[in-house]
Amino acid sequence: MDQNKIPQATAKRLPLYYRFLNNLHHQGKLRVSSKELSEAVKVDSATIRRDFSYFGALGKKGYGYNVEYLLGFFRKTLDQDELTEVAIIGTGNLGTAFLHYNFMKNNNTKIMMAFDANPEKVGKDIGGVPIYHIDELEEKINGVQVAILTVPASVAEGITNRLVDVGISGILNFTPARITVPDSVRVHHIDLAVELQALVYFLKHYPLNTEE
Amino acid sequence: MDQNKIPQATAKRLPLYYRFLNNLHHQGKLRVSSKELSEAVKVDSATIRRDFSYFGALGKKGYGYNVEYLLGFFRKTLDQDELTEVAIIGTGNLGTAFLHYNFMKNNNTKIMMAFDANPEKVGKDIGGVPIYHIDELEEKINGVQVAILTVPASVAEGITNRLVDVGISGILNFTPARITVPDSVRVHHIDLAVELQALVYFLKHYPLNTEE
DNA sequence: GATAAGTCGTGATTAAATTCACAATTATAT
DNA sequence: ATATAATTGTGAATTTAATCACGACTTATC
Repeated sequence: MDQNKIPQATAKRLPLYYRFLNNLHHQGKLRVSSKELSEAVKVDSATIRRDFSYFGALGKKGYGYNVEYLLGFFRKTLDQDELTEVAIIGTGNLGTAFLHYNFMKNNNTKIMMAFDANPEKVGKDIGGVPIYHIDELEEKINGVQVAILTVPASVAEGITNRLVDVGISGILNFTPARITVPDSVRVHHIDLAVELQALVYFLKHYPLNTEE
Repeated sequence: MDQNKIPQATAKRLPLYYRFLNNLHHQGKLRVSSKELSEAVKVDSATIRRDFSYFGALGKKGYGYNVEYLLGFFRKTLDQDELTEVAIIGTGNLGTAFLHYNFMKNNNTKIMMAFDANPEKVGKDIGGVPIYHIDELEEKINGVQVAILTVPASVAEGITNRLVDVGISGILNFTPARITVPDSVRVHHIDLAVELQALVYFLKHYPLNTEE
């Protein structure tokens, strides 16, 4: 709650580290070096050491990092034990993909409910998550802190306003609309079309080594 | 093909600018200032001016930017007229979401085909895109430059190797696996679980203004 | 033990991106 | 015409992130 000194770039990599440490732990590995981890997560080893160092001296010189210790440390740091409740708004293919994704494996987040405007979907549940009608948003969403917005762009702004009014803390916005929220709400945009176009642009303008 | 001087951060924002300029054009707007655009795309206005300036002096002082001119310029710059062929690997919910997304509206990319291991899906088509069996990958994928990888993590590495062998240029990887490719292939990772966890981490550790 | 090999943590450096701030120019109003 | 307001383009400053490079320490080997 106080670690405001951790760079944002580092914070974004933490969940990635956490997942790979989990993998290593399941594989029975006891120790890992920044070099090994670097190859697995595709992040420079000096960057990994720097990232870890913001949390203190977690490793041992000449040895590396103890997987179990590091994992336990990150579990605490990423608040793995404190649950964040999530709602999916819009159960099209993208929303449904989230519902099937088993987030609880590595995460401190739980998808509690989903909303949709289609009466045929309402009342059913997907992967154990109940689907309510979007009209019931205000009534049902109590306690949810994060919304994953997977609705058509045309209704994104209206639903965002309702989420804000109901006191949501964060929104993961998958719609192409750039939604407007008060400063008290954090929004991360993931724009699939932009990601694809950006990749294409890089391919055309930033040639890579062609010898293998 | 030669504009290697454009910062990567700028390149990533270009598709976003392009889409919003398109919106403005459809709304009949003739001019736009960096300030207006800033509010729409949520990027600082000085950053927008700086981004545009890499392409020369596109605006007029005291006036702003001519929407039609700017749009035409970006169309050329983003190679809107030169088509990049795309394949979807894995037609689960996420892959299907892409198939339904009408990329052709703003884009220079076309989804030509999809692959899946499930015989029930093979032979059908979704949104006009044919679905082939994954065993036919090598035979069918000719001419495709970009693959969108939406398969289970367990098969990600194997399929990646086949894509590399077949000469793919870019991969948009939605699996949690950090795939390994030769330097000649560009990979962008979009890791949905990491995005969600990072948002949660920011909410807990980087408090926002709570007064509205 | 003594020596060699491995690895961290970090000061210093470099690179990349953002933001400030203002002269120059254009548009608009009177 | 003239004055006022708007807005760009960019040099300079700042901020943020990545990388280099090495001393200090640990482990493994003989």
